[in-house]
Amino acid sequence: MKEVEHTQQIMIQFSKTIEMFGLTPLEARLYTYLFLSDKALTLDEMGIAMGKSKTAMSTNIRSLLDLNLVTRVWRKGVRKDLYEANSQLLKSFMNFYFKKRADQIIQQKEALEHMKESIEENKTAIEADDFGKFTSQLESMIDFHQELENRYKNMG
Amino acid sequence: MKEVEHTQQIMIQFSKTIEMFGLTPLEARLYTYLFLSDKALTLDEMGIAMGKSKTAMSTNIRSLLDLNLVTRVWRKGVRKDLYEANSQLLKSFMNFYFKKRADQIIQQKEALEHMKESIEENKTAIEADDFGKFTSQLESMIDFHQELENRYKNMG
DNA sequence: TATTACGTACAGAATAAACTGTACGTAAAA
DNA sequence: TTTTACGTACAGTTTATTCTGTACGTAATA
Repeated sequence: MKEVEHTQQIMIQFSKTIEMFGLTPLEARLYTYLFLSDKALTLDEMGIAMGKSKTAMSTNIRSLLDLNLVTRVWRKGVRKDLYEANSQLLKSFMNFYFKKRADQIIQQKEALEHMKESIEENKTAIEADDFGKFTSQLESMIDFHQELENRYKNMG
Repeated sequence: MKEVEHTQQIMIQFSKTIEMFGLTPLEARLYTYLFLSDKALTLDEMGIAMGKSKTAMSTNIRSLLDLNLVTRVWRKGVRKDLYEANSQLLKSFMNFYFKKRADQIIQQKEALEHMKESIEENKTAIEADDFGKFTSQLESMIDFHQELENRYKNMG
């Protein structure tokens, strides 16, 4: 197996992993390519490597920047923008993925808890039995969120 | 707030959570609706509730069945297929999501480890320095997979 | 200051995903 | 056996996403 083939295989495999975290295929390939590269790259270089337009590079790099997976780099005498992948993989993905998920879970748990309270306030106005099963399902949902929250918090 | 509005709110919130696990919006709404319902439902009933065609229900229910989130139920004298949501939320999602992810991570870790070995075998044939940075990135990737694997295993 | 080169906004084209309605095989009911 | 009702395969349509090329504002160079 030649070096190029190795690189291609690594690109494919690692991109697959990264897609698991909600990146689009191109974002994933791009990030992987930057991560493997030992130097910061320009939009044009990436475009050639990915076989995509410069515009596509621009928008995809912006996504990666927003997720803090990529950093813009300055180098003396170079006019073009240069980008490199953040090297601390675990830390980066913790921040953009797991923390974000934990937050979202908490937020939704709170929304459901709020619903539960609101329902209990109005309880007297309605046949109690109609709500038996219903509120029990709501409680299951809240429990579920709580357990997810615990688990995501443990990931950090 | 009326009961119907409560139900709608819960549907919306819980569906959002479930979409986080890679279900499409319709799959998520459908699952939530089944979970809230106290009885098993037919394709027609779901179609009306979701405002979608029966065909759409059929394909989406099949997805949920494949993920073991939903069970087909038999009831005496009822000709139509009946479906209900599996009630143990955490268990269901562990099985279809976290376990599956852990497996995928392991698989990709192994692919990368295999690459690393293959590269080391051919090492002598190539300038050693060219590979310095490159293999170090590969090692980071493998470490990353290992840490993810540990974390996902801890979730169970 | 004038010119060149850069990144990106934007409109439209290509591609992919979701959804519908018809049509058909199959099993229950008559 | 004949008829009816069910779920789904499939083709085509609608909707959403991704991608490209042009055009423009802006900043570096001369």
